[in-house]
Amino acid sequence: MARTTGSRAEITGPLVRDAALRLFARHGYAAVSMRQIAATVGVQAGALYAYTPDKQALLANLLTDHMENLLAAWKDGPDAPPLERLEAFVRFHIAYSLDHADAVFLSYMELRNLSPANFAAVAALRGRYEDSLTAILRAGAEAGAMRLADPRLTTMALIGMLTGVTNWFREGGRLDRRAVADHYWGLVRGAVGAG
Amino acid sequence: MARTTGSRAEITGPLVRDAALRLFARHGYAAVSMRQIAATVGVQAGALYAYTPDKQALLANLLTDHMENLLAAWKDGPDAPPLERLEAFVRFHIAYSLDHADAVFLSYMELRNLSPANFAAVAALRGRYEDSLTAILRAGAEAGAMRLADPRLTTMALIGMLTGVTNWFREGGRLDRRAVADHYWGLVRGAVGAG
DNA sequence: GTCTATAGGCCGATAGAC
DNA sequence: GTCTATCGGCCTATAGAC
Repeated sequence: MARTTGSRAEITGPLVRDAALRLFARHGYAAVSMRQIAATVGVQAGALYAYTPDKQALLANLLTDHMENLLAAWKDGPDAPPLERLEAFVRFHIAYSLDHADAVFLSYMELRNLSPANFAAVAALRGRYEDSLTAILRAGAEAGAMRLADPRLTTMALIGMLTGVTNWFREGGRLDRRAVADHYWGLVRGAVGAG
Repeated sequence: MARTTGSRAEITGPLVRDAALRLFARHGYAAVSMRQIAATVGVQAGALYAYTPDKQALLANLLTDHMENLLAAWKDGPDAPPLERLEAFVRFHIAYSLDHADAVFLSYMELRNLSPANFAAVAALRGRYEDSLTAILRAGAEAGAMRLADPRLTTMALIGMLTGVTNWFREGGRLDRRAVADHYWGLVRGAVGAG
Protein backbone atom coordinates (compact mmCIF):
# COMPACT_ATOMS: atom_id res chain seq x y z
CA MET A 1 0.00 0.00 0.00
CA ALA A 2 1.89 3.02 -1.22
CA ARG A 3 1.34 6.19 0.70
CA THR A 4 0.16 9.24 -1.07
CA THR A 5 2.06 12.45 -0.68
CA GLY A 6 1.36 14.93 2.09
CA SER A 7 2.48 13.18 5.28
CA ARG A 8 6.09 12.86 6.24
CA ALA A 9 5.49 11.63 9.76
CA GLU A 10 7.22 8.32 9.24
CA ILE A 11 10.46 9.94 8.29
CA THR A 12 10.35 13.09 10.40
CA GLY A 13 9.82 11.18 13.64
CA PRO A 14 13.06 9.18 13.39
CA LEU A 15 14.90 12.24 12.13
CA VAL A 16 13.87 14.16 15.23
CA ARG A 17 15.12 11.37 17.46
CA ASP A 18 18.39 11.03 15.58
CA ALA A 19 19.05 14.75 15.68
CA ALA A 20 18.19 15.00 19.37
CA LEU A 21 20.44 12.05 20.25
CA ARG A 22 23.36 13.48 18.36
CA LEU A 23 22.96 17.03 19.65
CA PHE A 24 22.29 16.01 23.26
CA ALA A 25 25.38 13.78 23.23
CA ARG A 26 27.58 16.43 21.69
CA HIS A 27 26.50 19.51 23.62
CA GLY A 28 24.48 18.27 26.59
CA TYR A 29 20.73 18.13 27.12
CA ALA A 30 20.41 21.53 28.77
CA ALA A 31 22.58 23.25 26.17
CA VAL A 32 20.48 22.14 23.22
CA SER A 33 17.31 24.05 22.33
CA MET A 34 14.25 22.70 20.61
CA ARG A 35 14.94 25.27 17.90
CA GLN A 36 18.36 23.71 17.22
CA ILE A 37 16.86 20.24 16.92
CA ALA A 38 14.18 21.55 14.57
CA ALA A 39 16.74 23.36 12.43
CA THR A 40 18.81 20.17 12.11
CA VAL A 41 15.76 18.25 10.95
CA GLY A 42 14.61 21.04 8.68
CA VAL A 43 11.33 22.00 10.32
CA GLN A 44 10.17 24.78 12.61
CA ALA A 45 10.30 24.36 16.39
CA GLY A 46 6.56 24.04 16.82
CA ALA A 47 6.46 20.98 14.58
CA LEU A 48 8.49 18.96 17.07
CA TYR A 49 5.58 18.88 19.46
CA ALA A 50 3.76 16.52 17.11
CA TYR A 51 6.37 13.90 18.10
CA THR A 52 7.01 14.53 21.77
CA PRO A 53 4.92 16.17 24.48
CA ASP A 54 7.99 18.05 25.69
CA LYS A 55 11.79 18.11 25.72
CA GLN A 56 12.08 15.97 28.84
CA ALA A 57 10.03 13.14 27.30
CA LEU A 58 12.27 13.24 24.24
CA LEU A 59 15.33 12.58 26.41
CA ALA A 60 13.63 9.90 28.49
CA ASN A 61 12.52 8.14 25.34
CA LEU A 62 16.03 8.09 23.90
CA LEU A 63 17.50 6.64 27.09
CA THR A 64 14.91 3.94 27.71
CA ASP A 65 14.99 2.88 24.07
CA HIS A 66 18.76 2.63 24.21
CA MET A 67 18.70 0.39 27.29
CA GLU A 68 15.97 -1.81 25.81
CA ASN A 69 17.87 -2.18 22.54
CA LEU A 70 21.03 -3.05 24.45
CA LEU A 71 19.26 -5.74 26.46
CA ALA A 72 17.59 -7.14 23.35
CA ALA A 73 20.88 -7.25 21.45
CA TRP A 74 22.81 -9.22 24.09
CA LYS A 75 22.31 -12.95 23.57
CA ASP A 76 23.87 -15.04 26.30
CA GLY A 77 24.49 -18.75 25.85
CA PRO A 78 23.85 -20.06 29.35
CA ASP A 79 25.01 -23.56 28.47
CA ALA A 80 28.39 -22.56 27.04
CA PRO A 81 31.53 -22.63 29.22
CA PRO A 82 31.73 -19.52 31.42
CA LEU A 83 34.95 -18.28 29.82
CA GLU A 84 33.36 -18.40 26.39
CA ARG A 85 30.33 -16.54 27.68
CA LEU A 86 32.60 -13.91 29.23
CA GLU A 87 34.59 -13.46 26.05
CA ALA A 88 31.36 -13.06 24.09
CA PHE A 89 30.17 -10.45 26.58
CA VAL A 90 33.42 -8.49 26.35
CA ARG A 91 33.38 -8.42 22.57
CA PHE A 92 29.68 -7.63 22.44
CA HIS A 93 29.90 -4.80 24.94
CA ILE A 94 32.83 -3.13 23.19
CA ALA A 95 31.28 -3.43 19.74
CA TYR A 96 27.87 -2.25 20.89
CA SER A 97 29.36 0.70 22.80
CA LEU A 98 31.40 1.84 19.81
CA ASP A 99 28.46 1.39 17.44
CA HIS A 100 26.18 3.44 19.69
CA ALA A 101 28.66 5.82 21.26
CA ASP A 102 26.23 8.75 21.40
CA ALA A 103 23.56 6.76 23.20
CA VAL A 104 26.08 5.21 25.60
CA PHE A 105 27.55 8.59 26.44
CA LEU A 106 24.13 10.16 26.88
CA SER A 107 22.76 7.41 29.05
CA TYR A 108 25.19 7.85 31.86
CA MET A 109 25.69 11.58 31.43
CA GLU A 110 22.11 12.80 31.42
CA LEU A 111 20.51 10.47 33.92
CA ARG A 112 20.37 13.44 36.26
CA ASN A 113 18.03 15.26 33.88
CA LEU A 114 15.39 12.53 34.06
CA SER A 115 12.34 12.77 36.26
CA PRO A 116 12.46 10.33 39.20
CA ALA A 117 10.08 7.92 37.47
CA ASN A 118 12.03 7.93 34.21
CA PHE A 119 15.29 7.58 36.13
CA ALA A 120 14.01 4.54 37.98
CA ALA A 121 12.96 2.90 34.72
CA VAL A 122 16.37 3.41 33.10
CA ALA A 123 18.22 2.33 36.25
CA ALA A 124 16.20 -0.88 36.40
CA LEU A 125 17.07 -1.74 32.82
CA ARG A 126 20.73 -1.03 33.47
CA GLY A 127 20.60 -3.25 36.53
CA ARG A 128 19.29 -6.13 34.47
CA TYR A 129 22.17 -5.75 32.04
CA GLU A 130 24.69 -5.70 34.89
CA ASP A 131 23.04 -8.79 36.33
CA SER A 132 23.69 -10.68 33.12
CA LEU A 133 27.43 -10.16 33.55
CA THR A 134 27.33 -10.98 37.25
CA ALA A 135 25.65 -14.28 36.43
CA ILE A 136 28.49 -15.21 34.08
CA LEU A 137 31.09 -14.36 36.71
CA ARG A 138 29.32 -16.41 39.37
CA ALA A 139 29.08 -19.36 37.02
CA GLY A 140 32.78 -19.05 36.23
CA ALA A 141 33.74 -18.88 39.89
CA GLU A 142 31.61 -21.90 40.78
CA ALA A 143 33.00 -23.92 37.90
CA GLY A 144 36.53 -23.06 39.00
CA ALA A 145 37.26 -21.36 35.67
CA MET A 146 37.65 -17.93 37.29
CA ARG A 147 39.07 -16.64 40.54
CA LEU A 148 37.35 -13.52 41.84
CA ALA A 149 36.74 -12.06 45.24
CA ASP A 150 33.47 -10.23 44.59
CA PRO A 151 31.29 -10.85 41.51
CA ARG A 152 29.28 -7.67 41.90
CA LEU A 153 32.26 -5.36 42.31
CA THR A 154 33.99 -7.15 39.45
CA THR A 155 30.90 -6.55 37.31
CA MET A 156 31.02 -2.81 37.93
CA ALA A 157 34.79 -2.66 37.42
CA LEU A 158 34.69 -4.57 34.13
CA ILE A 159 31.76 -2.64 32.68
CA GLY A 160 33.52 0.59 33.59
CA MET A 161 36.69 -0.57 31.88
CA LEU A 162 34.93 -1.77 28.73
CA THR A 163 32.67 1.25 28.36
CA GLY A 164 35.67 3.52 28.78
CA VAL A 165 36.85 2.49 25.35
CA THR A 166 34.44 5.06 23.91
CA ASN A 167 36.44 7.82 25.62
CA TRP A 168 39.61 7.30 23.63
CA PHE A 169 38.98 5.02 20.64
CA ARG A 170 39.15 6.75 17.27
CA GLU A 171 38.36 5.07 13.98
CA GLY A 172 41.47 4.92 11.84
CA GLY A 173 43.81 5.17 14.83
CA ARG A 174 46.75 2.97 15.74
CA LEU A 175 44.53 0.01 16.72
CA ASP A 176 41.43 -1.20 14.92
CA ARG A 177 38.33 -2.51 16.65
CA ARG A 178 39.42 -6.10 16.46
CA ALA A 179 42.81 -5.41 18.03
CA VAL A 180 41.23 -3.34 20.78
CA ALA A 181 38.73 -6.08 21.59
CA ASP A 182 41.49 -8.69 21.62
CA HIS A 183 43.56 -6.64 24.06
CA TYR A 184 40.63 -5.90 26.34
CA TRP A 185 39.73 -9.57 26.41
CA GLY A 186 43.28 -10.34 27.51
CA LEU A 187 43.00 -7.80 30.33
CA VAL A 188 39.63 -9.16 31.44
CA ARG A 189 40.86 -12.76 31.37
CA GLY A 190 43.74 -11.77 33.62
CA ALA A 191 41.52 -9.76 35.95
CA VAL A 192 39.22 -12.73 36.59
CA GLY A 193 42.14 -15.03 37.23
CA ALA A 194 41.83 -16.99 34.01
CA GLY A 195 45.05 -15.72 32.47
CA MET B 1 48.08 40.81 60.86
CA ALA B 2 44.34 40.72 61.46
CA ARG B 3 42.20 42.06 58.69
CA THR B 4 39.73 44.77 59.40
CA THR B 5 36.14 44.31 58.39
CA GLY B 6 34.76 45.38 55.05
CA SER B 7 36.25 43.00 52.52
CA ARG B 8 35.15 39.43 52.20
CA ALA B 9 36.95 38.70 48.96
CA GLU B 10 39.17 36.03 50.48
CA ILE B 11 36.21 33.95 51.52
CA THR B 12 33.73 34.76 48.75
CA GLY B 13 36.13 33.74 45.99
CA PRO B 14 36.55 30.14 47.18
CA LEU B 15 32.85 29.95 48.00
CA VAL B 16 32.00 30.86 44.42
CA ARG B 17 34.31 28.17 43.10
CA ASP B 18 32.99 25.55 45.51
CA ALA B 19 29.38 26.34 44.68
CA ALA B 20 30.04 26.32 40.94
CA LEU B 21 31.87 22.99 41.12
CA ARG B 22 29.11 21.37 43.08
CA LEU B 23 26.28 22.76 40.96
CA PHE B 24 28.00 22.11 37.62
CA ALA B 25 28.72 18.51 38.63
CA ARG B 26 25.20 17.92 39.87
CA HIS B 27 23.16 19.57 37.12
CA GLY B 28 25.55 20.20 34.24
CA TYR B 29 27.28 23.39 33.17
CA ALA B 30 24.61 24.57 30.76
CA ALA B 31 21.79 23.88 33.21
CA VAL B 32 23.23 26.05 35.99
CA SER B 33 22.69 29.80 35.93
CA MET B 34 24.93 32.44 37.41
CA ARG B 35 21.94 33.40 39.55
CA GLN B 36 21.86 29.92 41.09
CA ILE B 37 25.55 30.06 41.92
CA ALA B 38 25.14 33.52 43.42
CA ALA B 39 22.15 32.43 45.49
CA THR B 40 24.09 29.44 46.85
CA VAL B 41 26.93 31.73 47.90
CA GLY B 42 24.58 34.35 49.25
CA VAL B 43 25.29 37.27 46.92
CA GLN B 44 23.63 38.80 43.90
CA ALA B 45 24.48 37.60 40.39
CA GLY B 46 26.39 40.73 39.44
CA ALA B 47 28.86 40.22 42.29
CA LEU B 48 30.21 37.03 40.70
CA TYR B 49 31.85 39.05 37.95
CA ALA B 50 34.37 40.35 40.46
CA TYR B 51 35.78 36.81 40.53
CA THR B 52 35.46 35.60 36.96
CA PRO B 53 35.25 37.44 33.64
CA ASP B 54 32.44 35.11 32.56
CA LYS B 55 30.83 31.74 33.12
CA GLN B 56 33.07 29.92 30.64
CA ALA B 57 36.25 31.05 32.43
CA LEU B 58 34.80 29.81 35.71
CA LEU B 59 34.42 26.31 34.25
CA ALA B 60 37.85 26.34 32.61
CA ASN B 61 39.43 27.43 35.87
CA LEU B 62 37.80 24.61 37.81
CA LEU B 63 38.96 22.00 35.31
CA THR B 64 42.55 23.15 34.94
CA ASP B 65 42.92 23.54 38.70
CA HIS B 66 41.60 20.03 39.19
CA MET B 67 44.09 18.54 36.75
CA GLU B 68 46.98 20.50 38.27
CA ASN B 69 46.02 19.43 41.77
CA LEU B 70 45.79 15.82 40.64
CA LEU B 71 49.24 15.92 39.06
CA ALA B 72 50.71 17.63 42.12
CA ALA B 73 49.18 15.09 44.48
CA TRP B 74 50.54 12.00 42.73
CA LYS B 75 54.02 11.17 44.01
CA ASP B 76 55.65 8.35 42.12
CA GLY B 77 58.66 6.52 43.50
CA PRO B 78 60.64 5.76 40.34
CA ASP B 79 63.15 3.61 42.21
CA ALA B 80 60.64 1.31 43.86
CA PRO B 81 59.72 -2.04 42.25
CA PRO B 82 57.16 -1.58 39.44
CA LEU B 83 54.48 -3.62 41.18
CA GLU B 84 54.74 -1.43 44.26
CA ARG B 85 54.51 1.67 42.12
CA LEU B 86 51.46 0.26 40.36
CA GLU B 87 49.74 -0.61 43.63
CA ALA B 88 50.42 2.90 44.90
CA PHE B 89 48.95 4.37 41.72
CA VAL B 90 45.81 2.24 42.00
CA ARG B 91 45.21 3.18 45.62
CA PHE B 92 46.02 6.83 44.99
CA HIS B 93 43.76 7.11 41.96
CA ILE B 94 40.78 5.52 43.69
CA ALA B 95 41.19 7.59 46.84
CA TYR B 96 41.69 10.83 44.94
CA SER B 97 38.74 10.16 42.65
CA LEU B 98 36.42 9.45 45.55
CA ASP B 99 37.69 12.47 47.50
CA HIS B 100 37.14 14.77 44.51
CA ALA B 101 34.21 13.06 42.83
CA ASP B 102 32.59 16.30 41.66
CA ALA B 103 35.77 17.53 39.96
CA VAL B 104 36.46 14.12 38.41
CA PHE B 105 32.94 13.86 37.05
CA LEU B 106 33.00 17.41 35.74
CA SER B 107 36.36 17.11 34.07
CA TYR B 108 35.38 14.43 31.65
CA MET B 109 31.77 15.48 31.28
CA GLU B 110 32.15 19.14 30.46
CA LEU B 111 35.28 19.13 28.34
CA ARG B 112 33.01 19.83 25.39
CA ASN B 113 32.00 23.17 26.90
CA LEU B 114 35.58 24.46 26.93
CA SER B 115 36.95 26.77 24.29
CA PRO B 116 39.54 25.05 22.05
CA ALA B 117 42.43 26.70 23.89
CA ASN B 118 41.13 25.71 27.30
CA PHE B 119 40.37 22.21 26.06
CA ALA B 120 43.91 21.78 24.78
CA ALA B 121 45.33 22.89 28.13
CA VAL B 122 43.23 20.41 30.10
CA ALA B 123 43.90 17.59 27.63
CA ALA B 124 47.65 18.18 27.90
CA LEU B 125 47.52 17.92 31.68
CA ARG B 126 45.47 14.76 31.45
CA GLY B 127 47.98 13.32 29.01
CA ARG B 128 50.79 13.90 31.48
CA TYR B 129 48.88 12.03 34.16
CA GLU B 130 48.23 9.12 31.81
CA ASP B 131 51.91 9.09 30.89
CA SER B 132 52.85 8.56 34.50
CA LEU B 133 50.89 5.29 34.55
CA THR B 134 52.23 4.21 31.17
CA ALA B 135 55.78 4.68 32.49
CA ILE B 136 55.07 2.33 35.40
CA LEU B 137 53.61 -0.30 33.07
CA ARG B 138 56.59 -0.10 30.72
CA ALA B 139 58.99 -0.46 33.63
CA GLY B 140 57.04 -3.46 34.88
CA ALA B 141 57.06 -5.12 31.49
CA GLU B 142 60.78 -4.53 31.01
CA ALA B 143 61.58 -5.88 34.45
CA GLY B 144 59.49 -8.97 33.73
CA ALA B 145 57.18 -8.21 36.65
CA MET B 146 54.18 -7.66 34.35
CA ARG B 147 52.95 -9.20 31.15
CA LEU B 148 51.04 -6.81 28.91
CA ALA B 149 50.49 -6.50 25.20
CA ASP B 150 50.12 -2.74 24.89
CA PRO B 151 51.11 -0.30 27.65
CA ARG B 152 49.15 2.62 26.24
CA LEU B 153 45.91 0.71 25.75
CA THR B 154 46.36 -0.84 29.19
CA THR B 155 46.77 2.65 30.63
CA MET B 156 43.46 3.81 29.18
CA ALA B 157 41.69 0.62 30.22
CA LEU B 158 42.95 0.75 33.81
CA ILE B 159 42.22 4.44 34.30
CA GLY B 160 38.71 3.86 32.95
CA MET B 161 38.19 0.99 35.35
CA LEU B 162 39.52 2.85 38.38
CA THR B 163 37.70 6.10 37.69
CA GLY B 164 34.47 4.17 37.21
CA VAL B 165 34.38 3.52 40.93
CA THR B 166 32.87 6.99 41.33
CA ASN B 167 29.82 5.84 39.36
CA TRP B 168 28.67 3.27 41.87
CA PHE B 169 30.52 3.67 45.18
CA ARG B 170 28.39 4.96 48.04
CA GLU B 171 29.74 5.80 51.48
CA GLY B 172 28.23 3.44 54.05
CA GLY B 173 27.50 0.76 51.46
CA ARG B 174 28.39 -2.93 51.55
CA LEU B 175 32.11 -2.28 50.96
CA ASP B 176 34.21 0.47 52.51
CA ARG B 177 36.94 2.34 50.66
CA ARG B 178 39.68 0.07 51.86
CA ALA B 179 37.87 -3.08 50.73
CA VAL B 180 37.10 -1.52 47.34
CA ALA B 181 40.72 -0.50 46.81
CA ASP B 182 41.91 -3.97 47.82
CA HIS B 183 39.59 -5.62 45.32
CA TYR B 184 40.49 -3.26 42.50
CA TRP B 185 44.16 -3.83 43.15
CA GLY B 186 43.54 -7.57 42.82
CA LEU B 187 41.81 -7.03 39.48
CA VAL B 188 44.60 -4.78 38.22
CA ARG B 189 47.29 -7.22 39.30
CA GLY B 190 45.58 -9.95 37.35
CA ALA B 191 45.04 -7.76 34.31
CA VAL B 192 48.74 -6.96 34.05
CA GLY B 193 49.71 -10.58 34.41
CA ALA B 194 51.11 -10.28 37.92
CA GLY B 195 48.42 -12.33 39.59
C1' DG C 1 32.97 44.22 46.89
C1' DT C 2 28.38 44.26 46.54
C1' DC C 3 24.12 46.19 45.35
C1' DT C 4 19.97 47.38 42.11
C1' DA C 5 18.41 47.82 37.64
C1' DT C 6 18.42 46.77 33.06
C1' DA C 7 19.90 45.83 28.13
C1' DG C 8 19.28 42.53 24.71
C1' DG C 9 18.42 37.94 23.62
C1' DC C 10 17.04 33.08 23.58
C1' DC C 11 14.14 29.74 25.83
C1' DG C 12 9.92 26.11 25.98
C1' DA C 13 5.57 25.69 24.76
C1' DT C 14 1.00 26.99 22.71
C1' DA C 15 -2.69 28.96 19.40
C1' DG C 16 -4.63 29.07 15.21
C1' DA C 17 -4.21 29.11 10.01
C1' DC C 18 -3.62 26.07 6.19
C1' DG D 1 1.90 17.81 9.86
C1' DT D 2 3.78 22.01 9.50
C1' DC D 3 3.70 26.86 9.50
C1' DT D 4 3.85 31.74 11.67
C1' DA D 5 3.37 34.41 15.56
C1' DT D 6 3.59 35.05 20.21
C1' DC D 7 3.34 34.69 25.51
C1' DG D 8 5.76 34.80 29.67
C1' DG D 9 9.96 33.82 31.57
C1' DC D 10 14.79 33.30 32.51
C1' DC D 11 19.40 34.04 30.78
C1' DT D 12 24.43 36.48 30.67
C1' DA D 13 26.63 40.41 31.24
C1' DT D 14 27.08 45.37 32.17
C1' DA D 15 26.33 50.22 34.27
C1' DG D 16 26.40 53.02 37.93
C1' DA D 17 25.41 53.95 43.01
C1' DC D 18 27.29 53.16 47.52
